[in-house]
Amino acid sequence: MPDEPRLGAEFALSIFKVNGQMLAAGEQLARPVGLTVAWWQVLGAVLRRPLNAAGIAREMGITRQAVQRIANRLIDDGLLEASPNPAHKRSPLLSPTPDGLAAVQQIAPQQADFATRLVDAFGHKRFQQLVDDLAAVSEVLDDVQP
Amino acid sequence: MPDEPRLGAEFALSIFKVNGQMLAAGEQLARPVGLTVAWWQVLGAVLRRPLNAAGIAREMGITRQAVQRIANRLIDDGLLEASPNPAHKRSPLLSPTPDGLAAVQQIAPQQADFATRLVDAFGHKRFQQLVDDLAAVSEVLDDVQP
DNA sequence: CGTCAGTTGACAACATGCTGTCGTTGTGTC
DNA sequence: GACACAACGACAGCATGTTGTCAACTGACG
Repeated sequence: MPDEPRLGAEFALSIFKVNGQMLAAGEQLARPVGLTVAWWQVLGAVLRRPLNAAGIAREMGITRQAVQRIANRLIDDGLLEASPNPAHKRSPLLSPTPDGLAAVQQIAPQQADFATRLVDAFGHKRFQQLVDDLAAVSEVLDDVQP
Repeated sequence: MPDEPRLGAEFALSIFKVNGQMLAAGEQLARPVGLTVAWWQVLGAVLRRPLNAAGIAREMGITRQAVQRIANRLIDDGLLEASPNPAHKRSPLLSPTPDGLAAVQQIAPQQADFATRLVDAFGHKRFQQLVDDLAAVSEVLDDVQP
């Protein structure tokens, strides 16, 4: 018996559930340093090199407007810094301030601890396989969209 | 080398991405019949038997207020029907109207088609394994929360 | 029968995402 | 160099989720 529809629905519900659990875990990690998950992600995107808002959005896979609002908020709160962008007069390059950097770095040990406990509890090899399969299904989804 | 933190972050990003893709796919399926993904999920929760708003929320794993607002909207739109709840004077039992039922049933063929294409493209056995692993990681997450 | 804790829906405030529209700024082409 | 088009940020409106507070209802316990 095929039963692909049931399997597909089960997959969707599993993804929604795990997504919620990972978001909740992220909140727990980010809250102590005064960040939300979204703020953390935006700050994390500019750790290696400055980006403008649209660039952060591309990296995060969400719209630039969503990033824009968070970035403006982070600048107001002194966690993100805007420096002139030689390539675009109205689109400043964003980078963390010392405060922003400190916040992200404060999370790292807890994140590492959580990840280690999760991966070890699940089994390192099996977890790696799961991550690979998720990446693969994501690619398939790009082609199979209804 | 362990590198669990990197693997954990990769997992989180994969989950977020696939979650977004599945939501987008759901939108595509639900839009033609005038539903959103959230409406579809609420209607789907009361297909088998009537529930009050708090019961739907428990089943969906979100807060009852979120369900409440959607349910009120669905009642206004004539897709959901409130019948007196013998067990609670102010908490009516909700069930789909004929219109609501029709909308959900109209989605089913497209959903089945999409699921079949997704599962077949990924490999039935491998997909089943992925769904099982997601359920397992979800259980692990319940214990490992930071 | 009265009290009290838990459940439920209503309402409000907020965070995060989306879309659409606008004016400004870069860029490639003729 | 001029012009059409793409990219970018600002702004507005909407959907969905959260939390917190409140009043009404239920049920159990004394």
